[in-house]
Amino acid sequence: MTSERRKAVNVKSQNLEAAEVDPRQRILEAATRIFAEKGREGARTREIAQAANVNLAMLHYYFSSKEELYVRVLTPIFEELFSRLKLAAGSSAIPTRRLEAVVGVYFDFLKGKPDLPRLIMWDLVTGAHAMRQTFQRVFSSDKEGLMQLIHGIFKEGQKGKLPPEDADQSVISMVALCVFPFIARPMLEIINPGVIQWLNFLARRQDHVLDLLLNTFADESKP
Amino acid sequence: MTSERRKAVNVKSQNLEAAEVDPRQRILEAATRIFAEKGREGARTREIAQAANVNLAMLHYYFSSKEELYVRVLTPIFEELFSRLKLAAGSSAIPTRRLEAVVGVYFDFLKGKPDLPRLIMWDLVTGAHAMRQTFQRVFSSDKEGLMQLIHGIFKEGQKGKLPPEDADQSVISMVALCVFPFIARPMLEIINPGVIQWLNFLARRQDHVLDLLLNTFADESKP
DNA sequence: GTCTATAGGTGGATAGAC
DNA sequence: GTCTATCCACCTATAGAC
Repeated sequence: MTSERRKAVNVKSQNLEAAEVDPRQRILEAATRIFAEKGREGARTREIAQAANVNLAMLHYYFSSKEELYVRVLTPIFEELFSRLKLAAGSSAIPTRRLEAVVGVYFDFLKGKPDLPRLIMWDLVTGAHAMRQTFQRVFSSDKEGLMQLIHGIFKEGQKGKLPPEDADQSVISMVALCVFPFIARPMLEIINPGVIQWLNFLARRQDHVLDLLLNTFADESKP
Repeated sequence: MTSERRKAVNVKSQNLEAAEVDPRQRILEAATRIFAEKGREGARTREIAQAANVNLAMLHYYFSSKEELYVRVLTPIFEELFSRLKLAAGSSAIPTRRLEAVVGVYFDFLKGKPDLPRLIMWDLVTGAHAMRQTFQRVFSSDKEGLMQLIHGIFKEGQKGKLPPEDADQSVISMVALCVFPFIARPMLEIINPGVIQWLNFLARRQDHVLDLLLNTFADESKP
């Protein structure tokens, strides 16, 4: 095949199904799935290549190393999560609504990207490098930090009911309550068979989390 | 060295420091540490052997495979945790006190065994096999299951304030709130520098978790 | 029981033709 | 850009002397 004929084929292939988009993208998608399943070390570059319908040499043509591939998978996901959280936490609504929005972002985002919870957990268990990196970038380019915004929701919502120090702890509790069901799903399926209807369970869970957190809000801050 | 002389040495060595207890024990301790740090796949048998002050062949003399070693590290820890939880949850005290006791077991146990949180997470991320196995053993040998006991704390404590279905969700929230800070410690150190004084932070955290959960209890159930 | 040496296999990465 | 074939490091597990 000449170089010119190949170019023509590549242009046409932009419009085909997922298995035929450009190799770089296919590799990223396969890697996301397999890194989520098996972690950075457990994932095999050969398996990723096969799932992406390229050979091992092609994978290394697009990504110099397994490590680079891993970073290119993780960082954009975290960046999008952080950016959505910031939008939800930074609105001008009352604290109750802002908390609803933030909890909603967590649940929707984790629901919509089935690989993300496991990617988060793998990153956590191997030192949280991707999170740290993304967070530092977000912080340095942005003085009105995400953390301050979320913190502010609780400080304002709990004013008069709980001392300001409790806002720190509440932020952690919120993250714990939102993220835990996703990362601990196998454990939940052991201790609670009802979890089997997953989306159903998540809807009830989201309500429960919100109720639990709003319990700590002062009555004045409630609509 | 004759067989008899060696026996004498071994008996004496029972009273020496950790580096000189019997090799089997040394291997288990080193494996616990290294499995916690690097996971089942990331851990290297050579490194475990070296940390236990034995060579690779000795490790395989005592444990037929890396997999067996992993199971022998994990299951006793989970069994002890479950047994302590059962003691705390199965007392005849009022629900508030039982909840205090259960939360206390989680925090004390996770504090006292620094490797446990990471072992839990590694087990979770690789399918929760050790948890599943231990849980099934606990359940089959024991009709008054641990889960029913913990569930009962919330059902009884929240009676008249929340519908019984909420007890399911509350159990999950409790586990999330207790376990999350330990497994997400690297993340917490990113978003909250105050976590650096770890034990200090945990004490405040334990109070906060208890307060948050007791918020859902009916007034009648409080002392 | 304890050691050295090595088998046997698989991993990430690359060379080099096309 | 894409492929096949291969390098070489390193892993678990074992053979076999002592």
